Amino acid sequence: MTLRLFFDEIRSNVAEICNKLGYAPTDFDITETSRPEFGDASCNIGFLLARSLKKRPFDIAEIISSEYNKIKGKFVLGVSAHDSGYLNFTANYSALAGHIITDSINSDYGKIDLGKNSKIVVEHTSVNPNKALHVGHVRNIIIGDVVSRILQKASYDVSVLNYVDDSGLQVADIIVGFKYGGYSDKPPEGQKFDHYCGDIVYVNITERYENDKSLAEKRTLILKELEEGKSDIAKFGDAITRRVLEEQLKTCWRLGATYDCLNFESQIIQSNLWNTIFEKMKSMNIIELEREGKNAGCWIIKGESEDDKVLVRSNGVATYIAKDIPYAAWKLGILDDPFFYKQYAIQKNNRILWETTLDNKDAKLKFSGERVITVIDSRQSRLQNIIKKIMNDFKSKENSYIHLGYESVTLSADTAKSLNLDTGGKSIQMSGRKGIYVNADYVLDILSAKTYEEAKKRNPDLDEIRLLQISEQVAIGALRYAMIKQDLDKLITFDMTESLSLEGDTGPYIQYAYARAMRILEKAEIMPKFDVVFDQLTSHEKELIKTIGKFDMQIEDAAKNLSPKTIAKYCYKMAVSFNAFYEHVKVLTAESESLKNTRLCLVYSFKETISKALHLLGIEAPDRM
RNA sequence: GGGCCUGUAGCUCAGCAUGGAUAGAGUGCUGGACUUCUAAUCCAGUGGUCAAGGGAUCGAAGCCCUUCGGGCCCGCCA
Repeated sequence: MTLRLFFDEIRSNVAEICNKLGYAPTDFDITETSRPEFGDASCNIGFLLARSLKKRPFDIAEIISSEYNKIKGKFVLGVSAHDSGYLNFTANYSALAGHIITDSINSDYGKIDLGKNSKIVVEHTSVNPNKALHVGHVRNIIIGDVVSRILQKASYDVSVLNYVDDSGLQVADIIVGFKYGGYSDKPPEGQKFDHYCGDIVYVNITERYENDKSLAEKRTLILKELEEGKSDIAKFGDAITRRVLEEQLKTCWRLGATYDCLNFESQIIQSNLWNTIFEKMKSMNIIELEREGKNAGCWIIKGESEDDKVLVRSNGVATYIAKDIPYAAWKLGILDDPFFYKQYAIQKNNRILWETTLDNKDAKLKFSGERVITVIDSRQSRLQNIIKKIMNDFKSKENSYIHLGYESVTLSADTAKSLNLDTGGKSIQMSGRKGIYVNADYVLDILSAKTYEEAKKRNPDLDEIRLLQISEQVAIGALRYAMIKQDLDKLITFDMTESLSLEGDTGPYIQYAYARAMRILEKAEIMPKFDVVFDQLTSHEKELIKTIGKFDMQIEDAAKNLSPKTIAKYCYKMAVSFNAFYEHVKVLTAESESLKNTRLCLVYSFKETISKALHLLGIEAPDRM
């Protein structure tokens, strides 16, 4: 068990005392203290009862404190009332530490049973397969990946989906480029195909539409063929998007993200799910046929506080948002599944990646869930809200469809300048179409190169392969952490120079703490013995134990609130606690063998826990760096 | 015009859901600590009318209202 033991014990004892004293039951909190001099936990019961008992919070705290001192309990060392009105508790670390330390070395330490093994779907990435991933996409991938890891740890049965919009306008653009724009479908030597499609073909063909109307007309025709899916153009489009997708996935995998299934939009269109959904919406009166006004003849969904939204045009053709509805319904398992599944790849972590097919010789599997989380940036909020409303009607349940939105990533003025854009000192929105972006692979390469130099300087004895491995891990740690540490509703202004910083509140800082711990364990040359009594602990050791003991509570918080940042903050807190311990408490040169063993237990427990926490962030920590 | 988000230290951000103790980090700047388990570290100092105003409360950075600043979205495009 964990620090929960301590909190739970206090909670039940305080409740019991209140009951004994005849106080009305209250919803009091047991929280961590705001400062160490107040002890380890505090209770606000004094404030809550002050009015009804007509007493000062302090007096109430004092009464409870004196009662509490009679029973004490296993994990509480001291209780006291503070002038402010709080009831404060000090933990009995020699009792707690043993539980926390021995538990922390179990492989499922931190696991909680929030999900009770229920099926949940997380969709993320879903980048149009006509370009390479840029840093904006990276935020989406990392948020989705981390959320799915957290949910898994919270005992949800998670399916991760990546939606491939292989029949949209953006794909049509590059097909125009290949078929009518004179671009070869072979990239120049040394350039990844996704980079070539995005950086050269897409950007240039979009620019050429301005002066070449016939080219722009071709695009409409090609879009139609892609949607119909039978022609040679459609087959060519399929081949191209699959080549781009393959390259995009390499970047995703490099970042440490993995998936369960790829869903192709073209197949959703061909499966005719739309008709089923359309009829269902009609019969449930979710949509209506507009008789008059600007939308006359269209099937619309009524806006509550916003304008009505057209789902089917007056010519009978469904709009863009309509394409998303069958997919959303499929994710929730509302429809009979028309798809079959075949293996696309086996990923690094041995997780099989499946893809949808319409070939009934392939396997039947299930990737839908009771709840669905769709990770898309908040510019899509309006459309996502419409889908959410429809899905909740279908399910007749709130919150079965969740749009996990986040603010986008913009480029700093300096970084924009490096792309030859003068923004007048302001940051700028990225745009694939206009070529305003920084590719993810590029950022990783630069970061990795810088880290390589650092690692080599510090570890002259390590060989080339090891150094490359370390620099790749640190580069990914730096980027992932930077994308996850702030709240989802904060805009990230990406600056190339700033992203190279490896100090302070960064991924590498945390990885470094792990490497330090590993070095101590390596040099100790013995496995610590865990059947020891943890007494005479210094404040740094207590702090470290306390932080280790909070892991499962942090996971609960993160899973309930779908807040990946919570785990990032926790990892940072762990590293800070360990670094303070490292600087102030000697392990290998401890005064006695038993003290050395006790401290080794702590170091071991730390490295076990931080690696599990970092794993939730998808960050690997090197043994040396 | 309507909708969503946001405003806390020079800069980047925690804290806000669930109000309560002297508002915290990182970075920057100033100084200090490597013959020591890796200084990608640690320690100290510096730095705040919590955008502004009002309200409810014993008590507000947090809740309610108003105003102001910033970002994004609002097509029978995708």
